[in-house]
Amino acid sequence: MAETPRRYRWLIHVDLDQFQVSVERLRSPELVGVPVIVGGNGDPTEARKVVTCASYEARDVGVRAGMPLRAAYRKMPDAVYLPLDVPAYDVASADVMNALRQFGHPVEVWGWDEAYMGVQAVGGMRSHDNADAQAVASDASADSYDRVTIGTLAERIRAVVFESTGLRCSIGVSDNKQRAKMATGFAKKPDPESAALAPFRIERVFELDEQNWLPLMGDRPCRDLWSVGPKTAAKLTARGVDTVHQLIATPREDLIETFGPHQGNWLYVLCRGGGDSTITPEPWLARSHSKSRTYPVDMTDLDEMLSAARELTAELVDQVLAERREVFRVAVTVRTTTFCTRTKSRKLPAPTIRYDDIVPVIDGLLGDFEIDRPVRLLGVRCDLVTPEDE
DNA sequence: TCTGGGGTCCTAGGACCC
DNA sequence: TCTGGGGTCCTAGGACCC
Repeated sequence: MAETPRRYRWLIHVDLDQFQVSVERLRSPELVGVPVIVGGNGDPTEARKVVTCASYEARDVGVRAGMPLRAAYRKMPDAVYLPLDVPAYDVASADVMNALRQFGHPVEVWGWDEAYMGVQAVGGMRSHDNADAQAVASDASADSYDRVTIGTLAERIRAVVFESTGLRCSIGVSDNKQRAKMATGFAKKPDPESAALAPFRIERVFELDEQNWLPLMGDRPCRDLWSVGPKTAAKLTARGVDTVHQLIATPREDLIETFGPHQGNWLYVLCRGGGDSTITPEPWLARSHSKSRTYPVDMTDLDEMLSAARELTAELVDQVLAERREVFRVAVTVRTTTFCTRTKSRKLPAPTIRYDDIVPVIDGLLGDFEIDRPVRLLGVRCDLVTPEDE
């Protein structure tokens, strides 16, 4: 039933600029040009809430996504603070994705504000595979693009997205998703060095390829590679590997020894500019859903925690029910004031979507914790049956 | 100013079975 | 009865991303 993902010569990464802020400005044009910070309930004095999106004016003074709202407020007391409006972002995001799909190339959605477009399918074309051949024939990506025309396409994508939604985006182009995503970074922050090595000069569009990869990335820290996080970067640094150049100079066997076969090989490919070139256009089927909450006041009473967990469970069951999915495993997460975070999970005797089947298991899991400190966060997760599981 | 919420994927170890 | 090895299921936890 699920199509096999297809590989593409060109991967175009579309990344909306300051997404939530831009959506707010569409309906409140007076916010254009003034610093805007979206997060929590829009009350910047509220504890335990963080910035979801800061406008560029706010970023200029150091406000970042993920920063506590109160910290942002100290830096920028006169910014406009707005609450999250999830339904509005859902609608705006869907509009953007529809605009992208009008180009006739397959689109893979990555969250609210990002998507990849695959252009010019390569390989995997087997003449005896009728369905495959048809997919290509009806796909505009059967066209051939070069470095110049792909830039023009990217420019048109930006224009069409803006005309149909009023939202600005930046675009990275490469031959795989990871490198295209990194190219978007250069599109958003042009500098003389990258401009000199740009294959074309188009506003907020950049291409990374085998020509400019090393000159632009070689001296950068490994952390700048997509999927290299703080832990992996620290592990590399501990072994004397700080830059992409140094990572390239590290033998594959050494990487496998340190990081295991999977991540070791992945790092070997990634630092050379390699990555994943496939696009899966079908809508994503979630493997799990979860609800978690950090409470304004810590909890110490088990009964209080039980009723809080049941509340989360009820919300979650509603969501899973609305999507007509089934749950095969549930999990409970507890985070204490010391930020110690633990999860316990249990497979259900049989897949279900009944609240009454799930709640006793949630209660049991929560009861299994040895809670010795006040609890700041509770979370409930449902793992969902997917068609592959039958 | 103490550190949100929603996800995915991988690995490791124990239990159990053949 | 003892021993070894392989496969699979289950849970815990780590790491990363937006």
